[in-house]
Amino acid sequence: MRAPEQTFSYRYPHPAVTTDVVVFTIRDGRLCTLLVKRANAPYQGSWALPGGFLDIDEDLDACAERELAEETGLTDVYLEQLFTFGRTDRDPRERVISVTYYALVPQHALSTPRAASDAAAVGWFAFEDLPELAFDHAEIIDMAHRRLVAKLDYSTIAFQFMPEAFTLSELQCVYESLLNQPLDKRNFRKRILSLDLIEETGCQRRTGKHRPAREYRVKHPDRVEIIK
Amino acid sequence: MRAPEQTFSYRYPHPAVTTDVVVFTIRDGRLCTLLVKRANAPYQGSWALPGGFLDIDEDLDACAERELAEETGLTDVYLEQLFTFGRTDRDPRERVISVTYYALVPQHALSTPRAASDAAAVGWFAFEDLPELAFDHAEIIDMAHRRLVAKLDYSTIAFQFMPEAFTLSELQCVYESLLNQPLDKRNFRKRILSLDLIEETGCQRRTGKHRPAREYRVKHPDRVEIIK
DNA sequence: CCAAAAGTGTTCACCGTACACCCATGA
DNA sequence: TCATGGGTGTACGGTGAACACTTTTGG
Repeated sequence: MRAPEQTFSYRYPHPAVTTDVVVFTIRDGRLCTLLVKRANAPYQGSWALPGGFLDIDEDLDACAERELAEETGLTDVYLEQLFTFGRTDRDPRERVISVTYYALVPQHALSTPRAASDAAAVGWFAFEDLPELAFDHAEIIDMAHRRLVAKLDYSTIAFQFMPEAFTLSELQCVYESLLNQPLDKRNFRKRILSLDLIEETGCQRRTGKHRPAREYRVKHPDRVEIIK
Repeated sequence: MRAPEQTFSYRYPHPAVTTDVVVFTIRDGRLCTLLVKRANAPYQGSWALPGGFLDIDEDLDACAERELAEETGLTDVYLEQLFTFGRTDRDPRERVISVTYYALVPQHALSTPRAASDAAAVGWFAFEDLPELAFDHAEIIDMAHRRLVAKLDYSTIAFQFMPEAFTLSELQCVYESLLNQPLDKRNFRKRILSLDLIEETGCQRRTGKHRPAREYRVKHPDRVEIIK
């Protein structure tokens, strides 16, 4: 622990730097975002993105991962830098530059995230029904959403939402949630299979009183992001 | 001016924040980047991206614009945030987070950029033949280039390289420089005109001993970036 | 045998690509 | 008249979109 009276001096004023993370998942066919309830001022009691101040000897990505783990318990997520927000008045305490990230986690990766450290509570919120948010976090989520939808077109980012084994119907449901429109089943399957990225596991999924679905897995989990 | 002995103290260490800008243009059918020769340590005498420290009450975009104007004389350029680089060892002086931008300027916008402030010299360098660069600036330029080429596919960003009036051959030359491959003239013209973004000025361009070319202009300069 | 979701092919329109010749000008 | 870059149309193949019925299971 650092002695509370210690200070750090500079010849020129330095802004504070934080990372904030927009975590997306799909729950029950709805795009959801992970928010934490702020335990401290400012915006005490408001919902906000998980995130916090950069340690002076810590890489930006590491900071995002650490804050996410500390505040929500999430680890090993797909993480990508989004944008850096720096409006001079975005934090009432001091000048704060926020390097933002978005993360994608598989369905049901963490049904009940745990609150910790600066967070009084943690919860998933449907993207279509977000509460009032602290700081400029609504703007950040909006940009993350637009980036996510844009990347659906020219990347295979949607696979990041899938657990290890999944059915084509589940994958289609993810696409439909993100695009907010129904897709044709035959065309969807043809397109996905033509990517040659997934293979049958050989298992079947029995859910309900109907025909079981084939299970698929990603062929090369390390190379999922490559395909344009 | 700030009194030289004044200091600014914080309870936690704060990183410094800079902006750096990758300026692209097309000169003689070659993609070029604007670099400044560093007048001060570290990397004194090395070529580097124009950029510098963020003022504490200055927006990030404004900082990029200011540094660009101060060090190179360039103003009113197309500017877009690229990525934020923050490796802990990227600057030997102190921890520095660099919010990077890329800028596109029309051909011949500034034949002879002027050096000023921290820059001992300024010059255009062919992208294919860059000198050794300070800090992690080679990595930044590389990312800017990849972003630029990627955006050619799904945006009309290339128009940012054009002066107010231009010919289709000039525009094609820009695309060919960026893609580093020749394009079919008829297909190119068909594609560009079908965007319905440009119109004939009515003037002609006479260069050399051959048929004059029609001049075009962008119909709605404010809306160029919209088309997907 | 009924309800519910899984699974499967073909047709058509459009778009990107390939490709070769005439035109206008200055020297 | 010749050299130089400007300007033009068509044919083909591949890809994305529309579209309906059969299969398998549990109850």
